Amino acid sequence: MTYSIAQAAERSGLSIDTLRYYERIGLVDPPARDSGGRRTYSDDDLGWLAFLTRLRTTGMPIRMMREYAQLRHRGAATAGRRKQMLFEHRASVRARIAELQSCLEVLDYKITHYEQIEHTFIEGITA
Amino acid sequence: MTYSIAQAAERSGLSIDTLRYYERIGLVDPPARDSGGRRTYSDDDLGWLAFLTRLRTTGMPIRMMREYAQLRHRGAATAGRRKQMLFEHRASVRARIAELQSCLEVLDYKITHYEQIEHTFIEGITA
DNA sequence: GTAGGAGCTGGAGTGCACTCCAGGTCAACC
DNA sequence: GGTTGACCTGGAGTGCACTCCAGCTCCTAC
Repeated sequence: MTYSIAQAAERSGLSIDTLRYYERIGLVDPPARDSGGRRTYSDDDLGWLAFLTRLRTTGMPIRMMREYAQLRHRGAATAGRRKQMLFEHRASVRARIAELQSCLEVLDYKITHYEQIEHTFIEGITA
Repeated sequence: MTYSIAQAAERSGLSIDTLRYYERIGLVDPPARDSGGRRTYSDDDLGWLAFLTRLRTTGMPIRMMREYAQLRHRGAATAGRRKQMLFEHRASVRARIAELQSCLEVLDYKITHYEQIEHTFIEGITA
């Protein structure tokens, strides 16, 4: 099964421009081309794009994704290095989640605080 | 208690340049000045900065923080609007956490996958 | 055979959030 | 009274990750 760039964009959630941009900067291998010179993405290509978007969602910078892509390109010998990268990245994602959760507590507190103000305000009116 | 810009930077975790930048764009009110024209931050100023950095950490864009700052400036009458903003923002932070957690699962899976490759590799060598 | 639509290229432009700089002031210490 | 160091201003520059554009080529459908 192959996909046009528009289909690849739709399935990956990236824009057509972003797909070409990722190719330019070496994040994805140049896909095959049809007889007219148009890109045809394979299922493998889409799988890689799906993984990339996960890394992106978790805040991995492009230069690190590129490093990962280059290691991947060099084959099984680099599996250890890649695993190490994911391992470290996972730790940073966990830290990020913890950070967000701690901020959530502050938000909860603030929102509660506003509710108290509202109650006071209403009491002030009805009193 | 008042603080120089360097002290405010240290306590807020923002850079001196960022403090001045935030002031320029209306995120923070211009602090008091000493006799020499230097900024002197109050505890209240630092409290607001601490809250701002929470909002920033949770990914609130500056234009939204500015909107919040402007509402805050207009006093108690805008408390409802502000609470609503925080409420919506909290929802987006929760969604973001959920998104990260779902990506974590993918990372876990990938890392496990690499561990399997390593085991296979070792077996391949020792076999 | 031509009009329309998808895709192509190289390169320029955008938005965000800072970050840096030159050239100056001011207070304090030696 | 001169040097040092912190701070001041307005404005320019940076890095990231796209996003847009002009001008072109193909294929398809009428």
